[in-house]
Amino acid sequence: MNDHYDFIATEEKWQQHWAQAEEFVAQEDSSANKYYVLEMLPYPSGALHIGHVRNYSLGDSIARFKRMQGLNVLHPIGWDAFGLPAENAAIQRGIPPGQWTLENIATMKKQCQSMGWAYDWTREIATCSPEYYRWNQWLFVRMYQKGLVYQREGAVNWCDQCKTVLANEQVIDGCCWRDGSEVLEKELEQWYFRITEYADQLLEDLGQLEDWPDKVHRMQQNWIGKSVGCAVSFPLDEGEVKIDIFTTRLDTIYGATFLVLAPEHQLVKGWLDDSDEGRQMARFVEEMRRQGKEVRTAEDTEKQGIFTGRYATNPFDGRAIPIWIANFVLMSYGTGAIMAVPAHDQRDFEFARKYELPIQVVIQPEEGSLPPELEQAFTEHGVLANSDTFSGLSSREAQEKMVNFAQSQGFGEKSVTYRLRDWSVSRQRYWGTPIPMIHCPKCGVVPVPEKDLPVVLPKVESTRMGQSPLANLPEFVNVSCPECRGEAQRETDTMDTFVDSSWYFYRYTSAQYDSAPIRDESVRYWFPVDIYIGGVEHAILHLIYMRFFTKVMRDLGLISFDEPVRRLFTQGMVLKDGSAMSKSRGNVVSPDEVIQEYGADALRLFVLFAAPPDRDLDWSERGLEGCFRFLNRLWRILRQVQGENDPSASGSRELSQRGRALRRKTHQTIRKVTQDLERMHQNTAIAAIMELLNSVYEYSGHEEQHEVGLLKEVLEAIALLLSPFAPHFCAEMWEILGHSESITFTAWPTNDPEWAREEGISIVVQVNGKVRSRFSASPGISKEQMEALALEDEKAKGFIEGKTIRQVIVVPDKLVNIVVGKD
RNA sequence: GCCGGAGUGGUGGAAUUGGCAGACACACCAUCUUGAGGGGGUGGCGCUCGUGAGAGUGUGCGGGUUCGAAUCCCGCCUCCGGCACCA
Repeated sequence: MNDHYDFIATEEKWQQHWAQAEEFVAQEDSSANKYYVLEMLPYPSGALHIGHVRNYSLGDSIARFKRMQGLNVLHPIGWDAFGLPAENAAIQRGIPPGQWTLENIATMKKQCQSMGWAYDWTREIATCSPEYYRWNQWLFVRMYQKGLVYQREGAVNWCDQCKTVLANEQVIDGCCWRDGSEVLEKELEQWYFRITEYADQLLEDLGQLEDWPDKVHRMQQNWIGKSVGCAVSFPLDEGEVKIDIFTTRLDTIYGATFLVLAPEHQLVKGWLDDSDEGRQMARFVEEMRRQGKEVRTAEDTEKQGIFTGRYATNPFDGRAIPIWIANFVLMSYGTGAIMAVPAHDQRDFEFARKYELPIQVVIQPEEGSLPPELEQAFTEHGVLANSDTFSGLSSREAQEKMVNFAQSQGFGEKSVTYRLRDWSVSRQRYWGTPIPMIHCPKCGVVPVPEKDLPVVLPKVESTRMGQSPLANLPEFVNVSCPECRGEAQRETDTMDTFVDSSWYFYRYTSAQYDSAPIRDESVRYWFPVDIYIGGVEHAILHLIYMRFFTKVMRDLGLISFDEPVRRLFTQGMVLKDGSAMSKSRGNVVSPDEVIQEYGADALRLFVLFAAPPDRDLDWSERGLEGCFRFLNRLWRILRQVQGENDPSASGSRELSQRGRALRRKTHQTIRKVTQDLERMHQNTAIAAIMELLNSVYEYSGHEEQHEVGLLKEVLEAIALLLSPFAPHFCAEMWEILGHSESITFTAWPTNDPEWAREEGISIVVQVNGKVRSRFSASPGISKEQMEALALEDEKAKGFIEGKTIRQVIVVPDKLVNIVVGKD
């Protein structure tokens, strides 16, 4: 008899078995209910880290669980294979990015297999393959034709480390999301996706996402940043020109004592002439530009401005007010121009004080009135004053009436502004999807015809930093215009890799389909994704892009629903010694080494057991050992039971007292593990199985004559319940217990409510809310009986004696609380 | 500034609905097994007082609601996250 569990041989054995039997290959089957488990696809950086292990072990536990429950499970994986690290590695090591990427994929695929994750490898995708990115290009062209893609010159986020442009979502606290270096502002011509067109839908449809964490809802709401107000035009004194502003406080417009433009405002450019004022303004604008976005937008940055020498008219009262330029007005929000109401806006107030501009109170609080000399702006709603016919109205009423008035007079209307900006998608880098556009001197921008897709990324000798290598390949760049056949040039920018990951989960449903990005029936069958698991760091990157793409694909007629993911689960990070694992900190744990020493099952158990999945997890070698010991403990009892013969092997015999208790515990555990898996509490599910094993040991330690039939029954339940977490071990265990069919498709155990119910329950006796005693009773005991038994209880009596019983609270099957007076 | 989350033993964490606080595990202690190491078995383990039975106390702090609060309400403290000169 083999006393030691040989995890190395066992894990290899079952991994081979699973691969050969193709147990995880999913087939569409209209007679079966489907379940689509998705995890965020990894970037092939070189090796799996423990964060991946946690993410994919979580998903795997659900995939295996659902499969055993009889659902037709789709559990795919792929590689987010384009991106900058491949280029950097290529430069450092002198190997092509493609080679580096494919080698990494091979390594990491092996690691995935050695973890025993139940993936359908027939659907594997790599976004860097032409068969995949061809459809990026196809979608890009379709979006262009629908007016959802456009090219514009303007201020962009530039990362000088990465030598490329970044989308707003990729700038975190003014720094690059990838390398943390400071992001600069540059003027460049760029391709954009019109995500702002979908701002309202992206906000509205959050309502459909009931099973997404509130946190992600709020993050997306904040990011979209909808704000409702009005647009008002202020005519300039000179000429026909008007300045459009956006305000959420139209009720304060009689207090507007000046206008402020952003230094980058279009009008300002025309004013920077050779006059003294013009030159002064030019100097100021230049200075503000040099200040940089980070400094400019910091709240404590000193407000700086300059008078333009020009005036505009407040359309409500006809008064002329001066126009200023100042650093605190941003071109990237609203119209890049504001009406300044110093009495009722703190920023305007500070600015007015500094430059001695008038402060005009037009809102008084509901009760009392503001002092004549304000110390700070009064920013609350209130009652209007000094506002012509609107005086005396509440802010709310006034806003309604004033916008109607503005509308009737034609100088204003209701308006909505979003913080969300269009998604900048072109990148000045090599290792990405070529943008399928051609620049023709005659025809302008012409998309590559569908029949010519994919535009294959050509091989290059080197991808030296600071250059767009595609621009140096004449054979790539020079093409004939698809429309006029004249000489033309290809676009040399590539797409943001977030485009690749915005729709990959659709591709899994028909990964080899080659006449469209997706096959209709397959998407119909598998969608929506039932659960999507990944890190919360993607809450406003990938998770907003993916929702946007779904809506675009719907509007292109490819799919017919609004949201792709029913339930989102965001798992916590894996920390070591209190901080995130990173190469620079040198606290990285390698899954390979752990697998070598403890096996994949112990590792899987540990990452699922040590913390609730949605919280951060602290890596602990000791904790890992504990999980390893648990498996060995289970192995020993399994071997022991195998070696025993039941002297009275027959199911008809009555179980002993302890035997009944063990079977009861088993049914309770089945119930608990099932519930805990549904609610993503893998940690307590595993704890419950550990408890059950403890009960088995307790039973076998006490009972001289083991009911071997019962023990086998319990061990079978453990094998099934534990198999989503430790699949190799359980597959082996299942075989040892005499089953020839695979545990993968064995039905998930169900609990018998009769058995799951407690036989004798313990009733707590409280006196004044404090636990004083307990007695046992059978479930369903009447309230009267409970009360009587509690009052008879010897220990309780000691606390009641000599006191008046005021009240007795009885909670059926649980407790009796006797409330007594002081004496 | 706005919005949100968290705070429970020496440690990670349990406690689906207001009803036995500390499940499960780690660490530690005792003890058995072993030549030793390792491994394993059994028992103990919030804090204070007590030889003991037991008593008191206890879920960041201060109040409140309730027969009963880790859980609900109000006010604070600390840490973490999102947005932020956003008009």
